[in-house]
Amino acid sequence: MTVVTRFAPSPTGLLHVGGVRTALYSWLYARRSGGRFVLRVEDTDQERSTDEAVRVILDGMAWLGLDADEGPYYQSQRFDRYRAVIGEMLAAGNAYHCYCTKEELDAMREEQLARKEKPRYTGRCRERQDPRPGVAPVVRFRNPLEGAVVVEDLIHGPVTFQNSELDDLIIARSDGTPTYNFCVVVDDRDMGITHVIRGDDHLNNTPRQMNMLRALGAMPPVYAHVPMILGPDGAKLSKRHGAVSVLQYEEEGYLPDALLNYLVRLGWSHGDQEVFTREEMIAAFDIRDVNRAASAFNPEKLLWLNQQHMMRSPVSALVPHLKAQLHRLGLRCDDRRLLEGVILAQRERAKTLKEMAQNSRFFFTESIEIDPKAAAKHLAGGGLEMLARVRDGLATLSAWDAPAIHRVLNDLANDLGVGLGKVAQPLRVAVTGTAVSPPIDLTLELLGRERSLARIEAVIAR
RNA sequence: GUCCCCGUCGUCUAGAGGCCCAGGACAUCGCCCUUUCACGGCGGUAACACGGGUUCGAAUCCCGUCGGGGACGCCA
Repeated sequence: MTVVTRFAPSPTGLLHVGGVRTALYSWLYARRSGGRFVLRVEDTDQERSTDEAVRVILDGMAWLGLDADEGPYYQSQRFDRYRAVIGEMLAAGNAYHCYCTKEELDAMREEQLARKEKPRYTGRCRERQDPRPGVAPVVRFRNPLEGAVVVEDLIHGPVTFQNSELDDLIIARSDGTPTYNFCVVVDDRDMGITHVIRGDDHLNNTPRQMNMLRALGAMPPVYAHVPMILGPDGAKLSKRHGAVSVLQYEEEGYLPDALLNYLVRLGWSHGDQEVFTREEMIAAFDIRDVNRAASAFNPEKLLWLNQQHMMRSPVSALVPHLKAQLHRLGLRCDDRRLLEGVILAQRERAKTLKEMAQNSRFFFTESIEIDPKAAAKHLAGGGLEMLARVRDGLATLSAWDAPAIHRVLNDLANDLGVGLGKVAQPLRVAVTGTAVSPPIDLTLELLGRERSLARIEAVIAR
């Protein structure tokens, strides 16, 4: 049997890391088993669904590279199908019209709550034969009264629900539109979904969905309910933490593979391995190994992983990312050799591509500013004199490359009987404007002879 | 309130009765490397929620307590 998984977000909010992780797990499971991955947009609530949210989801999935084999399907375009199935269920007696008004339902709920009972529909229209004039009815599913439903969850193991705990849920509103739990059931069956991997919060919906599937004569799929993701403080994920659109991670300079790597390890592990390529994830992932407990989002580890991925990535793959980040800073560069050189020099000193771009400004602009603190520390008290000697030495160089530059600086330090730092720091401040940069010989090489010497002169002359 | 889920270092996790006075990773602290900053290397601090069982032996099995979360909608 071919495995078919799906990711079924509702476009009512942002695509955040929690959603991304369930999408990732579904995607991995399909890829791992050579199955298909379906994308389905659950937009039955016309009130709250927006085109903007749909776009964010699609863009986010594209950025992450979680490609779907089918879809996106839109539930809003399948209303005819839902209506037809509701008709079938009504005809078969698996569903019935309910004429209770919202007011009556609310009153019922309050009474039950007051009696400290679980609020649920009493089923009073279950056997009703005649319509109630003036009330547009909803359609309810006739849930079995007795027995139990056992969800054989891949992550949680068997979970038992008594049918007596379940009530007759509404599958069609009084305006005729179908509701979530019902659409999921019809779609999962129509689309041949074999494995439903979704958030923990849906575990309670599962027995109802299984009952409906069975009423429809279908075999329920296999379920796997993954735990939710908490904020860094252990509280529910909110705007304050990572409940932002995944696209924001792109802006912040994260690599999609790093985010995916972080998320796959949240609630899952494979020996002591921390860094995974996409291929390694696919090869090692098994939904059965996913943890049952919720886990907290840790931005610091994400940062670390991002750097690990930057350091392991082919340099050429990073070029477009760096260019994009430079563009955000109002800088542009099309010199591929320079860009690659900067990446090579900077990636072990930056956690994100954004940080890399910020730290590399001086490579891409002529208007460098000298940091006053760095100047005070390295250009005062003999710093300028040292700089003049450095300039004299460098000016004689015919071949402008790191080894040659290093030789000049090294010889100077030896002649003067000082550490290399004494020579390098004033120079570093002069050409980069700060006290921190990649190795000075490399920095000078990348900057080029003209620019390096000009910056040194400018500092001496100021 | 009722039902369901969950509970190992600050965080992510390993652990499926003896290999565990609990291993790895991030963070943190110290040392080393070093022209700055990093990267890297070495080492340290740090956890089985609690209480009862079962067993020769429990982080691992059972029961309870406490704590956290979810569901209970003509939302998804």
